Parts: sequence; C-alpha cells; structure tokens
Amino acid sequence: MDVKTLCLGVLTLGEASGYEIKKQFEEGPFSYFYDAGYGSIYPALGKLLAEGLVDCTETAQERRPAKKVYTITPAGEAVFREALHQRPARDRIRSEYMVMFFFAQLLDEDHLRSVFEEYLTQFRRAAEHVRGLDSTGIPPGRLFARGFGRAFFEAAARYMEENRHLLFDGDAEDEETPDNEPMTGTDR
Amino acid sequence: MDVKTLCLGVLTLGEASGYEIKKQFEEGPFSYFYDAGYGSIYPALGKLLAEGLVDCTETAQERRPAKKVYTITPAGEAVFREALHQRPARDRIRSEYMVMFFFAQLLDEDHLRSVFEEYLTQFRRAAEHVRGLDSTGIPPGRLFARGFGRAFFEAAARYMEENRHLLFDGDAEDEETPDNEPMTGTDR
DNA sequence: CACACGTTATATCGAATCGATATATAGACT
DNA sequence: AGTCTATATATCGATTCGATATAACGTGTG
Repeated sequence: MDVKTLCLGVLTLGEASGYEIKKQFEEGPFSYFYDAGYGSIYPALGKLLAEGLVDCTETAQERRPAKKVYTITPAGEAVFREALHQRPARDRIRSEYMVMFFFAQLLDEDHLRSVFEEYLTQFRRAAEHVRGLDSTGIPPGRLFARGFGRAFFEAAARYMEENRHLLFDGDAEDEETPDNEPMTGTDR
Repeated sequence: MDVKTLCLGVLTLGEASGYEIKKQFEEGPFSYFYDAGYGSIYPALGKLLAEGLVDCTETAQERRPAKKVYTITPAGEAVFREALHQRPARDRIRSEYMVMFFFAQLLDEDHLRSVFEEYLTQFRRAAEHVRGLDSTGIPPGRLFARGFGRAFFEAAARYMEENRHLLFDGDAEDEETPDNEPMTGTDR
C-alpha cells in the first residue's frame, strides 16, 4: 500500500488539496499510523489524476496561486476498496528517540534528559489531544483506530514516567509513589 | 540518523555480518523501534568500510560463500557517539493494519476478521517473547527500550481485546471470560 | 513601520530506502 | 525426490524522504 493508495483513502473522507492531505497525515485522523511528505503526495496526486482515479478542480484565488482541490472518482473508490483487501504489510516503525534511550550510556546526561522530556511531552500532549476529541457520529473503524492511538500514547507516557529511573538513577524523585509495586512482574 | 549510523550502533554490541545485522532489526533488540532491509544494509556497510568506520574480516567457509564479518573501528565509535547527540527526528510509523481498521466499513467481514486476528496474535506473541527474555546484566538503556516495547505490545493486545466490539458488533462472544471484571472502564 | 516569523499552498530533486529478486549451499521435513 | 526453511551476499528499479524554492498574507514586536 503506497502513498497513492493512502491519498485515495484520505479523499474518501472528502475533497482536499495536497496541502490538506499532508495535514491529515500530520495532525489529523491518520497521524496515529501513517505519514507522508509533499515529495510523495504531489507526485501521487499527479499519477492518480492521469489514471482517472481523482478529479481536480482548480479554484483560482485572487492574489494567490490556484488551489487545486482533488475529489475521488467512482473508479478511484473501487481501486481503493480493492487495495484494502490486499494482505497488509507488517508495521514499519522508526524511532530515533528509542535509539538514543537504547544507547543511553553513550550520551551526555543533559542531552538524554532533554530528549527524554521532549518525548514524554509529545506523548502526553498527543494523549490529551485525542481525549479532547468529539466521538459522536464517527464510524466505528475510525473510533477504533483513534482509541488505539490513545491507548498507545497513554501507555507510552505511563511507561516513561514509571521507568525513568532506568535512565536517570541518581534522581530519587518520588512524584506520587503509586500504590503498586515498583515492578509489575507477571501481570494478567 | 540513517541506516549507516544504525549499522554502527549494532556493531557497537559486537561484530556481525550483514545478515546478522538484518536479524537484529527483525527479531533482535532493535526490532521494537527500527527496521532496515538488505538493500539498505549492504550498501551502508560498503560505505562504512570505505570511510574506515568499520573493518571487515572475510571468514572463508568450506563449501559456503565467504562470510564477511564487520567490526566497528574507534573512528566508527566516535562518529556514532556524535550522531547520537543530534536532535532526534520525530517517529515514523506506518501501519497498514490500522489503515484497514480505519476503513473497516469498506472491508469484507472475513478479511477484516483475519487481519484482526493476525495483528492481535502478533502483539500477543511479541509480548510473550519479551517477557521470556533474561534481563540480568543488560545495560539500563537497553532494558528501558525493551520494556517500552513490551509495554506497547501489551497495551496494543489489551486494547484490541477490549475494543473488538467496535469492529465486530454482532459477535457477542466471551472467549474466556477472565477473572477480572468484564469491562475495565477507566483504568487507573 | 519595517522586519521577522508563521501559515497557506504548490512543486521539485538528489539522496536514501524499500521490496523483490537472483544466486548458492545445507539440513529438515513430506 | 521434492519442497521448505535457514544461512549468506548482493543488486536494481521504484518509491519515498527531506530539504529547499517560490510566493502571498497575517501577526506580533522592537
């Protein structure tokens, strides 16, 4: 499943420009599990247009360059539906933050600390953001994906809070000293 | 941080062939947060060798093609340490499974169900695998990364078990009815 | 008020990466 | 005998990344 296919998917939710598609990958409902840059999106839209899978309406603006709004065609919808029935490739993740934690012993404490705080803040903010979303009238599949994102963000933030001592052992900060044992052992 | 840098990182843990490096990304300690294919690894090792950041010992085997074992040089270690102090890029994730759940309404129930079970099984197995690892003598950074992976796998499996009704509402199957309450509600 | 900065918006391009494939041997299973 | 899996290196076209260029407008600030 390539960026072309994903653009079709975004367009099934409604018309959009290349810029708006990018935003959906960055901040929108796809941000929990997909990403793509302009260098992939614009060529993809060009190819989709050439194949008749999308239409393009050039909205001429007064003092701006024309905004190109793309709409999916029935043919595009069919192609997308078919693509969804392929076997999914396995997940691809790439976290440089984790690489740094893994090699924590090679890092300056200052750097490690700032990277850690930044990452934790990211997860907290993301979790908070999802929590604030309105869920009324959202199709169940989208709710499932969103909830998965939330579960991940919260689990990540929680893990980082509870295990920071592994990276910064000289800290000795108690914060809340929760009711459960330090190590969860074999839960479940 | 590119594949070249990550290969250096793998080699700080000990000598390895290109094949073995791939395995470390696939099943080893890096599998929780990084991935790379042969098409990236072999060229990367070639460049690292040309730059003097790794050495290569060709272990001739009897009836096999020569196995090339790479070792990191002091220069390589220095370069790697420096790379670790760059600002990390933000995480890149790409999950076709999640794309399918997001568009669940467009999928055949059979397909959705098999994709769902496969994904859940992946997480269960991965969590179980991490749980079975020996933690004695592992540097804290590596433990932190491993624990993060475990936390993610467990949270993912748990979320899928508890929210499958969002994708399959007609089911009403209890599976095992575990010892804890049916719905966890607001955990914590 | 000028100037820097952020946002909207399209687009390109070289470098990096992906994914599939080719080659070859050995062992294990059918 | 034939198939499958694992070890092991390597390439190659297609895809994707990441940085950059262009341009207009709004916003905040010294």
